[in-house]
Amino acid sequence: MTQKIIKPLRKRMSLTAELIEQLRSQILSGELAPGDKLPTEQELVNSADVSRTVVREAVAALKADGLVITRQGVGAFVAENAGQDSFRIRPEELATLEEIINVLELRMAVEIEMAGAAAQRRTQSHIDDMHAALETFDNCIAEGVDASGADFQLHNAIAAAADNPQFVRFLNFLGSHLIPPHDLLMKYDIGQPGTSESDRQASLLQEVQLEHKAMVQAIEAGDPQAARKAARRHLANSVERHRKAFHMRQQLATS
Amino acid sequence: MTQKIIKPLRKRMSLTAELIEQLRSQILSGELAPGDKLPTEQELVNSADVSRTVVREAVAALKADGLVITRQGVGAFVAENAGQDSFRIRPEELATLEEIINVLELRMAVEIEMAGAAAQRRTQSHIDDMHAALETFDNCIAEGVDASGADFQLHNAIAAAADNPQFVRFLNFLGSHLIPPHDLLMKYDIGQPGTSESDRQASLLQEVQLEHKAMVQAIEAGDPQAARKAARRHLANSVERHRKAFHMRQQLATS
DNA sequence: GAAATATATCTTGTCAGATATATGATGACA
DNA sequence: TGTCATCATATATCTGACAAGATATATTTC
Repeated sequence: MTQKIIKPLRKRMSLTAELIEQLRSQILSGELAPGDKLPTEQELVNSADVSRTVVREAVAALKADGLVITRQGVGAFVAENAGQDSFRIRPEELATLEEIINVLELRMAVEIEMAGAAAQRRTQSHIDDMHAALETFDNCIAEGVDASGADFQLHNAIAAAADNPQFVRFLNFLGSHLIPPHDLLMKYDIGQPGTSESDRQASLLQEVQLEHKAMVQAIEAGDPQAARKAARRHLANSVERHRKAFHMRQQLATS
Repeated sequence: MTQKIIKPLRKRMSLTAELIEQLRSQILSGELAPGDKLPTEQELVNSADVSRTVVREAVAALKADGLVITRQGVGAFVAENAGQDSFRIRPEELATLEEIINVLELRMAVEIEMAGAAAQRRTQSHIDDMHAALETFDNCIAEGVDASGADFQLHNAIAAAADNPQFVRFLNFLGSHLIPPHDLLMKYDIGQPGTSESDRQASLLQEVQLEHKAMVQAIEAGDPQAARKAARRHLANSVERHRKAFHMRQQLATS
């Protein structure tokens, strides 16, 4: 079962990608400050020992990223607000647990405030949706099937009640970069009914569901402060689950 | 004073930029769905009537944007999570007050949580920085000069204490898209000493400073809950100032 | 006939050389 | 001194070619 782990095998990036990476890091590190002139295409061709095509594609990519601007006949320059044009998280920036938790804190901040806003703006229709999601979650626990769908459903109902599309957009963005801890925890536990592992998992879900109900109750009552408090507790536990999942994954990778 | 406004004057974009624009809109509109294969370079060359250089640079830009991926010998494809790779706010999305407030709420969420984190993680050095910023702010009020620099200084000290670079990155990103209300309010009021306007402005700054001191006090005391509460009050007022500034700008624009 | 192998062909990746165009500096000239 | 033509330089674009990966097709081999 100790399957041979293939070595890192950093598959050779394309020349263009390599050049992009070099230039980007020089810009982000401040080695090339905003306003500085990049080497001319010819100089880059010589120093990187690649063709002009590669250089031009790399510069075009950085230009699309908003990191540099070019002026015909003059040269290429580091943009004044380099990198502030868009907020992005690169997968390679999520290598350590600390980095992941930093992003989770960001998500937590927004989710908490979203719960508060939902408490102030929810309509009856939103509340109905939340209750439906809670019920689905309950059923999933009882039947021992994956409940992440119901979790998502509840999340969406709250997001809709908050009535701020920027919240939704940002959380969707973050969500696409974070591995939901459910995926890791549930995959290995569900499907073994009767085992103590499965029982433990069920009770954990029960706990999660209690957190959910506290949130919905506060939102329904129109109490933003209580909603934020409930959301904070729920999310703090979620971070904890992420932490465990990360360690689990590390163990699997090194065993 | 009604300076002649120059007409749009659509400066001719580069061929590459035009091609990027076309492809991007086709992707974002869903005309080219995730997983779809883009036309081959040769087809693009023919249909757009440009050289392969232009096509390759355009594709390289989209690749950098995370909208497409290419596989040598196979083709270029629309990325699965096209557009979810980065979070960006286009200036044209901040036209109405409602849209601005949505973004401000996002910022508020992060700033509040950042204040809470700062209360948990601050060191003496951070506290010293905050006090220095407060003092500078006091001096600015006394001398009647622009205090936005001191405001920024305090903000940075808190951000540093929170010890989460993602907070800083995200707030910097948002900050570059939002016009600080100080700029609008102070510009027109400062510099007219003795007037009632100036007096009112000074008392407003005094109020702001009181909010600042409450935040720093809570952070210094290591009380996250109090820090968040103080930050919330401060930021809620800040949103209010934004609201006023927006109306002021609208008035100026239509007068 | 089926499987393994070789080939053809299509696509992207890279290279080299050339022309076109925008910009800034230089120097002639009034 | 100020204006303008000229020139050098750098990016923008075009063209043609070859390399390398991927896939379909033909060929060989058993």
